[in-house]
This record gives sequence, C-alpha cells and structure tokens, in this order.
Amino acid sequence: MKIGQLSKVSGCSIQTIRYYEKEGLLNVPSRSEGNFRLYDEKSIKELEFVKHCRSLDIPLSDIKALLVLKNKPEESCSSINSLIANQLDLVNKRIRELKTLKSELQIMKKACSSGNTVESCGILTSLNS
Amino acid sequence: MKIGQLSKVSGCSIQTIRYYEKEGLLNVPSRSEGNFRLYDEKSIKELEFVKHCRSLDIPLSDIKALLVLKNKPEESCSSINSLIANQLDLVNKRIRELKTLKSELQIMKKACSSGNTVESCGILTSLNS
DNA sequence: ATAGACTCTATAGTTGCTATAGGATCAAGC
DNA sequence: GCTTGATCCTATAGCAACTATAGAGTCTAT
Repeated sequence: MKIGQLSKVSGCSIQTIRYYEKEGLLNVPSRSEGNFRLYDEKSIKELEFVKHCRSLDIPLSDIKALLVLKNKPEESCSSINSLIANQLDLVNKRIRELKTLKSELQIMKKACSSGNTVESCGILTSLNS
Repeated sequence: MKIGQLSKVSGCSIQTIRYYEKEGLLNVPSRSEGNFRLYDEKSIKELEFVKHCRSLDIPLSDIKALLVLKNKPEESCSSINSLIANQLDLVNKRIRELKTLKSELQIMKKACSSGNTVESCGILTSLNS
C-alpha cells in the first residue's frame, strides 16, 4: 500500500509518517518504480506501536530507545520499566501543577462579576498582585 | 538597573526578558550611553504581570490582549472574563487527558515485574496491542 | 592597559508536528 | 496520444516559548 492508504488506516497524517521515518522511528519502506513508498502489514504494526507510545506522551527519543530494546529480547527490561516509571512521574507532576493552576483560575473567574469595567475587574486586580 | 539585575529580582532569564520585549509584552526600556537597557520599578511590575500570567499558562498572545485591555479602563471586562474561562477549560481538559494517561501508565508499570527479560516484558506486550 | 564581568544583536536549536512550494507519477477518460 | 486530477516526492518554513551560542562592544577595577 502507498502512504495515503497507510495514513487512512493508521489515522496518522502523511507528513507525520514521513517525519517518523526521517527520525528513525519506522523502518525505511521499499519504493515503487516511481519512487513511491510501499508499506505492508508489518509497517502498520510499527506505526501503531509509535502511535500508542505517543498517546502516552512518551517522547520520540524514548520511543527510539524502546525500539532498540525490542530488538534485544534477551536483555533485562528494567530500563523499559524505569522509562515508564519516569513518564508516570512526569504525568503526576504535571497533574499537580495543573490542579494548582485550576484553583487559581477558578478564584479569578469568581473575582470578575461580568458587567464590570476593565478598571474595576477583579481578574486584572489579582493578576497585578 | 540593568538587565542582569532585573533578571535577578524577577527570576526571569536575561534572554527571556529580551524575548518578551521583542514580542511587545514589555515597554521598550530606555538605554544607557553604552546602549544597555535601563529598567526601573515600573519595569519590574510589568515583568511580574507577564510572569504571573505565564505561571497560569496564559499564552503570550493572550497576555498581549490583556495588556491592551489594561489601557482601556472604561471598557467592559467581559473579554478578560472569557479569556480566563477559556484558559480554565483548557486546563480542565488537559487534567482529564493526563488522568487517562496516568491510569494506563500505572497499569503498564504493574505489568512489568522487573527482572524479566525484554522478550517477556509486560510493558512491551501492552504497547504492542 | 588589561582582565573579567557584563551587555549587545543576530542567529540557530529545541519538540513534534503541520503547511507550503514546486515538481514528478499514475490511472482514467476522451 | 493527451490531458486532467489525484496522489506522491523532496525540501523548506512555520508554530510556541523559550534557550543557547557566536562574535562583538562596554564598563569597572587593578
């Protein structure tokens, strides 16, 4: 299949697929006589692996590391484990940050009784402090 | 005071201060004879306003809009209100997304009983599906 | 006079894409 | 055989919000 087809079945844009290839996250596909990329079932699996990792916000560099590990089946998986643990820490940290943000934004929202002028807006007042 | 001093009292890096100036978020400061930027107390206030907005993840373009509104004290503050409400929506959405992420990552973490080989790693297995 | 601390501008790099320009290829219809 | 439109190709630029670097000028102290 050609790239447009792979894009449809995977839900990744054509540019993104080419970008992943350039970044070394996908095996280099074969080419047709007219220099079009040709993909097969295995390519779909590869792309879906990357997509799944990305849906977990795993950075491309880490996905690359995972792909290397996938090809060393006999090694210890402790680095995979710590990679995921790390990712979890990041997510937890970000959730905590966003919750702090949320409560401050909520307070600000309440401070503005719409219909005010800018001059007396409680939001601007709180942003100034 | 010069930019290094402002950087220290504000906690913003020198490059960030210059960047904010270039983006029109800070008033253009006066210059010394040797072409160094010179700041005063008002500059600190301005920078702190921007910093506070940024700590709420408000994008620079929105901060710019807020600055314009600050100079029209007699206008209605409803656009400030909706800007903040919008920001709150975004934060809430992101929190929900991250919570989904978090639970999937937790499941994956459990799936790996460290000491496994890469081949039998529960994490890789779940990433493949 | 010179060393070192600070500042200046301009430019490139970061991340993970998305969008565009300017072309080549291919299948279908006339 | 020729054209049209859909698809593909590469290379490059743009996004957000910075950070980092190069290469130069300025200021202060000795």
